[in-house]
Amino acid sequence: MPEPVGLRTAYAGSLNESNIGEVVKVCGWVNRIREHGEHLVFVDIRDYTGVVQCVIPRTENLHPEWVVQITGTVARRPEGTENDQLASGQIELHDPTVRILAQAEPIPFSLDDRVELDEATRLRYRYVDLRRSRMQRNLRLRSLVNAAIRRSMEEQGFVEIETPLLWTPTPEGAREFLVPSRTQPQNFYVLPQSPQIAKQLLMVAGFDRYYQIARCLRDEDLRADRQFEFTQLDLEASFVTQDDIHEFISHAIHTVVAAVSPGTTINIGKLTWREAMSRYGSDKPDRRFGAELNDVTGIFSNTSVKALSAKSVQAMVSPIALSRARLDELVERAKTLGAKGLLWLRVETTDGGLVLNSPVSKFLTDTEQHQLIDAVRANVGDTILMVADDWERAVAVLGQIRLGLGKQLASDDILDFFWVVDFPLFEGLDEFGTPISAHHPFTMPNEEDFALLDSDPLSVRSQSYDLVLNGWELGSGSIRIHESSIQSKVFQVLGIDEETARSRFGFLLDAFKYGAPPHGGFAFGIDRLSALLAGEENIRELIAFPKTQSGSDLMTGAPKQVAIEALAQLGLRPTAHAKD
RNA sequence: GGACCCGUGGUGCAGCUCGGAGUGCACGCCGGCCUGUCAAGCCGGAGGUCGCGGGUUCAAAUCCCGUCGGGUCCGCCA
Repeated sequence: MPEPVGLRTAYAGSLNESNIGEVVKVCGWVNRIREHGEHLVFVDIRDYTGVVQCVIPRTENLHPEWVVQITGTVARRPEGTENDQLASGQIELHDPTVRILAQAEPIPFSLDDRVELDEATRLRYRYVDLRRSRMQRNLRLRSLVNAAIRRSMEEQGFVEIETPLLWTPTPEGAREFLVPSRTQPQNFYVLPQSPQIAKQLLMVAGFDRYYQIARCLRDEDLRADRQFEFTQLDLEASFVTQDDIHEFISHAIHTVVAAVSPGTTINIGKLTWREAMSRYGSDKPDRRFGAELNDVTGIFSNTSVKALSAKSVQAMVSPIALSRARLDELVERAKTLGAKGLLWLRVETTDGGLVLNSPVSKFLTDTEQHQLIDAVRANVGDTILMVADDWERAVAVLGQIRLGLGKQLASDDILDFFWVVDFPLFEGLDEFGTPISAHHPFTMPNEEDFALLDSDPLSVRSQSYDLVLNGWELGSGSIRIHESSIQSKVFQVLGIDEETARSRFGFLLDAFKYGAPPHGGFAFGIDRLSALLAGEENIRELIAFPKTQSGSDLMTGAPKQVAIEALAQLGLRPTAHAKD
């Protein structure tokens, strides 16, 4: 804690037996008042470091949350009245002089962390909510994360460079926030969804190792782990391989973890995308619990069960016991996720060994049943869940089911970081049969797969990679294309003709003509990383002034209508669409 | 665009199935008592358009429809 200056000579939480006898000035908020009559009143003064108890021998006119300066003598508490729960619990302030710095109305809710509050109320009075120790802890932890990241980047020779918030529209990817130009009516800037292109230009400029703790803005629907604006560690480096990028990030992650949870050891593993999908049905699997998927397609290649006649059959053992009602819910959930259904089979025992009890079991041969039990290593009492579809859908749906069932088993004490590598370059076809970029169109294909760009583009792997922590995608990156011949080829596969490419990314393509080094980079979300390190399930708990799911700021009332004149100045006018 | 959950004094909840006077619990607030508490204790008091609108009914917090706000998720997030 910093050296006390100004109106204070000590912080409340810093005082202990070593200060006995000193006259100190503490400043803060009245946390709690315990009145025992005219001659004995306890007042707890709170600052961000903690609380200290003051003994006030006469009734001062004080109320909770008033802001005060207390001048008093640090004294040992009478024997038997110490409070071991408090850092300052062995001492108290005597003979205080109370100076009221600000009065306060009763606050709208308790600051006690034990009370779960409605989030809308918290957000409306966010400045009060932020006084709670949970929020103080979270935002201060986030500050430590930022500091550790900067330290790591500087140690590794990265240079911090700011890039514009007023950027140019790039029609691919996330929806962008538009900013109308006053000086050039009818024209727009956008707020960047990431500094992607800017940082590549910095590589052309020879900065070699760039980083930025960058705000990114995306006008997409909000979730527990998504806000309109979020913060990333954004970095890019030249003359490096994928492994080098992983090392840079690994250094940063280790520095952060050492800063916020000293003593915790972490190991950043690696999975291929195909392995992640086939074992967990997700490209950001939560590996803190088992229940892996099993490919049982072969067992049912000659099945008479129509629901199992599919390109792929995936099976898993439920990690928890399931009631019949719960199974019915799961079947519905599988359907909403796009599967035709979900088969469940209970493993039971008879004289002859293990049997399956299920609506479909009588249509399964003994061989199929036993092979299935063996394949998923099921025991008596287990429930086997199966989805049959094409491979992508089967693993994805069962992966979602797996996550829903296993999440409650995942321990908060584990930090399971790992890389997912070898993503496909394209993630499918659009309605015209043209491949869609999985990452962005500047992602370098895996050199071994160049030949497949024409013949089988969907199986081309890319040099892109994600970093995953406890089932959350922390971030992603790639080695970029820096040769125009490869870039042209990828644009061609993506169906982006030369004219379109020029109009969208002309300045980048131009820049690359003037000597572009091989380069690649990464970005990870600091909101998400901090949330997971804080044990929070929601990034709003790590953001001082977040928006609601519908994009409102309940404290300020934003977004708001503006005067017609303000619109006119921007060359805009309201349409019938606008609300009153 | 869609699914589900929530909305009751300042706060957190119960009441809602099975309609019968806004009834209850805890915290906070105001007043009184109280010389060792620390979520102090005891006594008393104030405080409510049951989110809003409509419908059913003799009667609606409760049942029905709509709507608004908050949350979780699907779509979306190169």
